[in-house]
Amino acid sequence: MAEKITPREKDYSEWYNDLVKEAQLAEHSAVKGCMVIRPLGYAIWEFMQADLDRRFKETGHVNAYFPLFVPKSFLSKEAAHVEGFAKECAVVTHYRLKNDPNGKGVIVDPDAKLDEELIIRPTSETIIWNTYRNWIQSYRDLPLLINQWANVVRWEMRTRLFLRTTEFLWQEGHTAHATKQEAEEETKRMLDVYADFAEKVLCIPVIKGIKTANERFAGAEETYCIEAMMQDGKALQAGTSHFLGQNFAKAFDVTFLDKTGTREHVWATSWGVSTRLIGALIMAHSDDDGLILPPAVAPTQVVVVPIYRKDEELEKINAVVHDFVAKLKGSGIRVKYDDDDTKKPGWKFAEHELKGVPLRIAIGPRDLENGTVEIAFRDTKMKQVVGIDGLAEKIPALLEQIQQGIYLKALKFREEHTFNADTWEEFTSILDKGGFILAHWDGTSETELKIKEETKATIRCIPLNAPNEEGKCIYSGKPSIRRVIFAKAY
RNA sequence: CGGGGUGUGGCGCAGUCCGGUAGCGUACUUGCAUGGGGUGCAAGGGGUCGUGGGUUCAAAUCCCGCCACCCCGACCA
Repeated sequence: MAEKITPREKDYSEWYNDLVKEAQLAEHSAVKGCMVIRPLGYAIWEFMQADLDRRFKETGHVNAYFPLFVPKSFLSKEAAHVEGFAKECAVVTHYRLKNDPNGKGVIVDPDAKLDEELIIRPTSETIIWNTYRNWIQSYRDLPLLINQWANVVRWEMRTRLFLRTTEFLWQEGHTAHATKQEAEEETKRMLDVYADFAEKVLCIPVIKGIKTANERFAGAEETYCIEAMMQDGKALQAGTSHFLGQNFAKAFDVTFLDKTGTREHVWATSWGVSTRLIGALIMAHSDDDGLILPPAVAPTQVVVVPIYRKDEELEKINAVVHDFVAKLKGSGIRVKYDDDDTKKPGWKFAEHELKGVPLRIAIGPRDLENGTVEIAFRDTKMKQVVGIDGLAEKIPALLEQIQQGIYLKALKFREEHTFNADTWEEFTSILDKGGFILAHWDGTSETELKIKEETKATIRCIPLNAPNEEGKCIYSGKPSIRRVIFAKAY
């Protein structure tokens, strides 16, 4: 049917590229590594934003906006931070163009060189902490709980639509606290917000955990993350929440007087999710016919397709459908009546499947006679003919059922592709098949790096819920107290 | 940065080896038929062949340079 999309079995990577393009989620732009997010892709992002924004506000945060540019000197104030980001920064050196004296368009005006270069933010810790210095004087100014919706630029060598683009959209929360404990609680609170959002809204089961030192955010003392499994068994980091300690407070001299009049450095967190989540959504659920969207983020949740030959038939269908659609809209459902006369029903069926509309309802002359409609579920491909009486009232429950079903399917997939490995042979043979591997690790960066070199697998996280268990490192044989999750990752 | 590939109507491609008036599919426009899984027939519009130079009577095609993008790898919250 959707022969435009390479089947997953044949080439998972090609399938993903084809799907993003054919479903019109995004496309490559004229700028290398940067994508154009098309209306369908952007609408999904808007639903994600709306839900996350509500959750941020419910947990006491407010939004603000900081500059796109960061003075170069700011970036180097925190040693680990600059080390981590320096290699992928876009730099603004001039502020003016002029006509080429040779008549070939415009050139950079050499007289317009900036005294200090500006970095296009790869993340905003530095500019934000420089600002916080002036906002924080007293313990009464804390906690400071701010989120920013923004774009950032990281000059990656290799890009993939949504998963890793040079410019991407995200939110970054930056909070300041009076105590270490409070900042640690905030870090975990936001991790929980992300995990709940991923599972309830995106239907993507995630594992909450802590990153190893190798994978830690540049400038963080501890990085918490949620890790998701894609349909090819590879891991995708879906969100991170960092406990930054006093690193940025010290780098930017952000201090406050506590109740006893003692000057202290404040404690920090930062946390973020990005348009990468759209990639996660696609790779977690979709199939060879196209996108499969959880109803919670589907721009169109229900589409109604009329089937008719003559105008009189269409009029009769219209009468029935208008009533039905009005009821759905009344209960807040995003429904579209696709009565476009220039497309055939078969074309529409394929199109709406490609675009991931969760529920499709077809109604034709046969249905008018019988008082029925055909209802088709995008996620399971199930179709059935049901009576139209009372159907509108049942739709919210059906959508909820789809939402649940998509989550459970993804959860089942993850469970079926998660294995314990106790020997190196087991470990490598499971890796070939793909999936998460729970294995013992001796806790050293050397071992982790060697495993990565030999197998390309990395430690995705040390799960928060990992039970204590005596064991021996899969690689070095040294003692270990719990299993960690290994996988190949995006 | 290494390896591979591609630049030709909106999109996808053929044509390049072997130089000779730019073609196919799709999309678009119009008409008629059709309509329960990407509809059929007919007509029509649309292209500086990535770019700069060279060879030639003649270049999408041959030669040299440049640019861009994609894929694989190294790299990467």
